Amino acid sequence: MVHLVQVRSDAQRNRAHILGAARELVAAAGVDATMEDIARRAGVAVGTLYRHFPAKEDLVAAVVEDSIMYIAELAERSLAAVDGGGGAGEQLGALFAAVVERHATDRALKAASGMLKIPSVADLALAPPESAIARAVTAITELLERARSVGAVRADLMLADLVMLLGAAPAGEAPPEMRRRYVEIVLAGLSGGASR
Amino acid sequence: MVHLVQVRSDAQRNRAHILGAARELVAAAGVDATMEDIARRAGVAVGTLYRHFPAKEDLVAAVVEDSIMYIAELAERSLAAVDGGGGAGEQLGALFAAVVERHATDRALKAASGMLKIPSVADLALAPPESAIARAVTAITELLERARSVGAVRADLMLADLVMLLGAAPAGEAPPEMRRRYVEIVLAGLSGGASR
DNA sequence: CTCCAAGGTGAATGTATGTTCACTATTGCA
DNA sequence: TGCAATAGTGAACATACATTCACCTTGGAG
Repeated sequence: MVHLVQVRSDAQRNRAHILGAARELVAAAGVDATMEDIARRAGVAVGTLYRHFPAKEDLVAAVVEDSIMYIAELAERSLAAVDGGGGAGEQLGALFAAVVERHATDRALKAASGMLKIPSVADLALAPPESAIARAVTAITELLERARSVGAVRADLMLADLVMLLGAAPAGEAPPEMRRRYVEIVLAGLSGGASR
Repeated sequence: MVHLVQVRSDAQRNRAHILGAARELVAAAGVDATMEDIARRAGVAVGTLYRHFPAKEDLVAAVVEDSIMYIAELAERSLAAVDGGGGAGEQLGALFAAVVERHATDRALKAASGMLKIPSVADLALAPPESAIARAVTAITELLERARSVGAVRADLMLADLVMLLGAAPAGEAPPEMRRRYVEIVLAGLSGGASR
């Protein structure tokens, strides 16, 4: 019989602090946030970061997962709004705008879009259905399908297109006006006439 | 009377080699290209890079200048084509596509768009009229003006929009198909209906 | 052909940052 | 309260770069 003292309370607390600090700093500086800075802000020593995350990459991944989860929730809410009577086109547009706006304060999204490039809808079967990526992809795919079927967006619009366009959005340092223009122009390009 | 031995032939040759190597490596790796790699590829020692360029930043700037010059020439050619009877809208679209395509093999353009952000048309008076930036901005502004006056693009389209959209284009590692889609969608967004 | 200033060299330096680990501190069950 | 097992600590290590500089090389004027 093995007794597991398991998960000490201070360890849990520190883990939370680390994730909180990492979220802030990665949002602000992207992948360039340093482990020392994160540790300092979390009020722990660097070694502690490594007790919780084997490598920086893993810590960043956790933060990115969070950011994607935020997107997933937005997307699911948009989808619900469509069921509630909102136009699929409007909801997709609003979602797009919201995600681009997030780029202003969350540079983790740039890193995220780099990782999002990988999972085609096919690969999704491999990811746990509760993962942020799976949820986001599922919701956005559904929303896109609805918008397409109503003719609100070009008939050939694909998920990959949206991911690319979201990843390309002006980030951080860019003036808000620039993001506004980006959204305006790209949304115009997504709507209506399909072919060329 | 001062005699200037000035510009030894080997110095000129090496400078050229350095710029050539820097172009290749910066195109491939962007700002992350290392001075050592550039020196090796140029067949000289690191110290020599610093004899020709005070700091890495200056070397990169020289390379970026080249890349922008390429854009300037494309733009001037497009402008000439309009004078020759080509539609301003078509030419602007073709230019846009060509620049995005360049992003595939020239990561210096990403760095360039970061610098391009600065010069508003007003600041241009400060830059030498023969500089790559000045030429590019002049030609593109003119081309944009023509396209606007013909109604080929939305009436509120500005130079800053184009710079932003070019800078946002999928670069390097992205599959060609992705660049194609980007161009297609964005161009659709740039044309026609102005307001919202 | 000589000579020296312009040019080249590359080991060494400085800095920034990820990662490790021998040691100390804390938690929580018995 | 005593005692492991679990956590935390932070100096030390490893690596990757940009940049410097004391010392050679060499082009080309005289």
